Amino acid sequence: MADFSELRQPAWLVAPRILGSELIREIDGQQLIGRIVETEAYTETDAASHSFHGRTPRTDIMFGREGTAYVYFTYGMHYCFNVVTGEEGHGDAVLIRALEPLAGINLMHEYRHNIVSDQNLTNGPAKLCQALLINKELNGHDLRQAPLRLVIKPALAPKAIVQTTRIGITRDQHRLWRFFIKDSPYVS
DNA sequence: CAGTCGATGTACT
DNA sequence: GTACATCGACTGG
Repeated sequence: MADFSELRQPAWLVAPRILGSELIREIDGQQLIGRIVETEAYTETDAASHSFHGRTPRTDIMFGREGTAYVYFTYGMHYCFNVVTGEEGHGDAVLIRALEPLAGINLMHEYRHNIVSDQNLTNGPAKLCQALLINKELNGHDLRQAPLRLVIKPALAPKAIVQTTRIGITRDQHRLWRFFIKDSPYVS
């Protein structure tokens, strides 16, 4: 059983912690693997977070058990994937914004309709969902199990991590809750 | 290059 | 109605 105890803390601590960890998607016996290179933290006291307005049918998953997937649909056509963190009852999640493709790259290209280069395959929250076939069916999925697993790797050195403001939000812009691996060519 | 903008489901005012 | 944790096509320089 995977040890997800480190996810049982606030999103802003987990977000930098899971940089370098791997996401494994299994489809028809094939594995698509990506290394997490960019994340953002969201929590319930944060006006930019879906959980800010409390527990609703949509955000219920965010308040649930750590290590489950929160997948939401946005802009009429895109999905975004988050890892739920924190104690149960806390609306915390980490948005996965970019991956470095490690395995199953040919399939990722296929799911992305062969329109982009390796660099643009998974460097954005909606792009990586397309590449790994992540959609609302995986909302609430336990990331300890197939067909979508999170494999937590040792923490990276702080000096390898860059911290900035989050992308695409208009509220609570002062928080420095976007984290990415310095020098990675695969960040968004 | 950079800047603008259409697509289009869902939650919320 | 309006905004939205986005992307990619299109424009002009």
